[in-house]
Amino acid sequence: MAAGRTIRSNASPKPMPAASAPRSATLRDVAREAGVSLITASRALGNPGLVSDKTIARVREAVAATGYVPNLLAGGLKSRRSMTVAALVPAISVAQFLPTVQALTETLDQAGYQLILGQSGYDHAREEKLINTMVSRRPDGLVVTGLVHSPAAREQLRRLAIPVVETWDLSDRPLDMLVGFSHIKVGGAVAGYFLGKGWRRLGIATGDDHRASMRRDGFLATVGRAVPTAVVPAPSNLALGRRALAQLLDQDPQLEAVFCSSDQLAQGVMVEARARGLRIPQDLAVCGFGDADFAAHLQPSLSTVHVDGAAIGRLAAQRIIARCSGQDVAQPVLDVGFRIIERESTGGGA
Amino acid sequence: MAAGRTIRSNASPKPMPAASAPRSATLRDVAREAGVSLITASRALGNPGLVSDKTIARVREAVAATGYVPNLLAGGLKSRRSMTVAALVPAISVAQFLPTVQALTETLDQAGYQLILGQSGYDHAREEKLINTMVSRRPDGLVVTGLVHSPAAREQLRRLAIPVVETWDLSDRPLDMLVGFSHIKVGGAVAGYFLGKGWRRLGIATGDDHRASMRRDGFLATVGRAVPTAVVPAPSNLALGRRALAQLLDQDPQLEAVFCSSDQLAQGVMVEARARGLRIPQDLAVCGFGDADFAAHLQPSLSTVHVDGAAIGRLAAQRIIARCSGQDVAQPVLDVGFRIIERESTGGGA
DNA sequence: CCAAAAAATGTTAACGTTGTCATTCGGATG
DNA sequence: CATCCGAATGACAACGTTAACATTTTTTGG
Repeated sequence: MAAGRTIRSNASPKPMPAASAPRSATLRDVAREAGVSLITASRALGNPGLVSDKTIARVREAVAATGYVPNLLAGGLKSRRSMTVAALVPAISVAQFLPTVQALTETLDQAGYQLILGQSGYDHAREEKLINTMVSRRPDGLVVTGLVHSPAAREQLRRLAIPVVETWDLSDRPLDMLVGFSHIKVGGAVAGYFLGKGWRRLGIATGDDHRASMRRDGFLATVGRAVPTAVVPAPSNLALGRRALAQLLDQDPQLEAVFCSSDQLAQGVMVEARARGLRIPQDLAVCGFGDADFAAHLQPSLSTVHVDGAAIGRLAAQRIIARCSGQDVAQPVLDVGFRIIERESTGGGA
Repeated sequence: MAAGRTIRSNASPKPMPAASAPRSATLRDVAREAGVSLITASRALGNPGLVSDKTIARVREAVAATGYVPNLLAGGLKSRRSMTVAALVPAISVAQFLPTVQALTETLDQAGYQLILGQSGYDHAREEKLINTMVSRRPDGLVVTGLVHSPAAREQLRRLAIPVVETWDLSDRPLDMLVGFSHIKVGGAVAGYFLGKGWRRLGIATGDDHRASMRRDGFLATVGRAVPTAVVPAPSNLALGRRALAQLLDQDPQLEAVFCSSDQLAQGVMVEARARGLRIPQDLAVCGFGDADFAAHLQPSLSTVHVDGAAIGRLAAQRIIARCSGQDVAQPVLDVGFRIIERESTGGGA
């Protein structure tokens, strides 16, 4: 019969690539080339222990001859293992999380997993939607920055029963596994450090994200009273730091010490201080958060709170990998802690 | 009706996920729940134009009731569109490429694509292997940082016939599409700028990667003779910049101006210069590359070469998306150019 | 040298979705 | 009222791979 095929007229000068596309080689082609069955070819590549060396060699040759590239979509569909791990970060451009992402990528890569990165922004609604998008690619595990707050997302993840690691925060009731530290304790420790130095006129410059707010809360709890505060929209940066100090000095011109929610913010505070003729640390002490690589090299060098972001990534990846291999994770919740690095900006040595 | 809902007993404190795992809902479950055929459910979600509004509503309800999450592995396998784009960057932690990655992610996300990021390092062999790994996930497009040099990889990508965009470089013979600029011209422009300022005792601090070397070559070609050079391993950073200036001053203590292959390196050079009592720009002028966000805020502010990394990412993504939608790309090769930003470190105004 | 065990290979049936073609249905047309 | 048409829906067969079970071949031990 005359097929009702819609024939798209080929008037355009550029011939459509689809027409000539010689369907790329499949495992069936490899098997035929090697003179073995489909499944033997599959095993030769994915489970060589079950196949004789001679056959493996023949299959390898056939792979080279045909230019075969495995199709992980098909493999993942059948085996229910996509060899993929999803990670959610607020934003890729936030330098603070880069070591974590880097370590995640590397550790997972060594185990044959591919990291799939998603930007959740600092918005919970978006996070929920993003988790859905990610899950539809059937990752074997999920790493989130911060805690999963949305009850719907928590429930969905629990039902899916894939390993989840929450990071960069601490909780009594983690969703599954957790690698992080207490932001409240960070705030408290810095406040204690400032007070120990004899400073009483304190200030805070902070991004408006959840974790920075926790650090502020911890700070205030230890100080025991309200202090001048400048809140800037996350993600914070140098320019916002300059403006933040201006705001703080409006509130207290005699300010002695400022705790900033990022090193970028702290650098901005220092730049603004210098522009106003304030000496650091004599007139104003500054402490950042994150220990960015430039912090030690600023002049004066910047005191800050060091968190081992790479360790967080590495440990999170290891936990996912362990779970995927069917192992039990001995310590599902891990506090990696933090430490205050005293440098010149708070009167420390060089 | 008595729905066959699996009710998970909550008796055991730690319910083992594997045993009880009630296979997550598939489209078949949704179809049954909605009282329509499998394929109608599929269309209701993926091609609503073909389905009546009433049916769409019923399917939507069924999705909510069953907690259905589509399986993009299965969908991608059959439809040959994974809704995925792979991007290769030397390293995620290189700040220079962050705006590009950010823009790629966002532009692709808006079109429903997910970016899959791979770290190629600065090693060609690794790049070739990585391309293979990436391709096995059947991305609908590929964005690479720099040019694809390996002939094997070029051949493979050509055979696969997926849209490829090479970025951050320029070539007469691109693999497919390209969005970038000429590093040789950058080097030449900075050299011309230095010479125009009357400086004759020039130096170069550069990472040992391919693109930085091109900038050096362009610089030398314009200068017309060899100049003191410090080569540091990529990726460069502040600490390496300090060491680089030390090396350069060993070669020429009278050095007047230095071109650095990154702003991080330039910051290191400035820090080291100050530590040695050299004034910038009176004793030593410094120009970086990349226009990192801190460059304008350093004191003195850092002159640098600005490249619109976000535009590169956005344009690359648009090209991939266009090709995936079957459109022709009018301008497959695009030079986004660059510009020198004169600031205080080369004697410019604030 | 034979039975039993182990190693190697093969057959079949999914995995969950979408492309292709076929069918049904309601309404507009003459 | 028969006819045709488009809109809506459905049946079936793939996509490329691996799990589960089956069979053949080789090795081992008595």
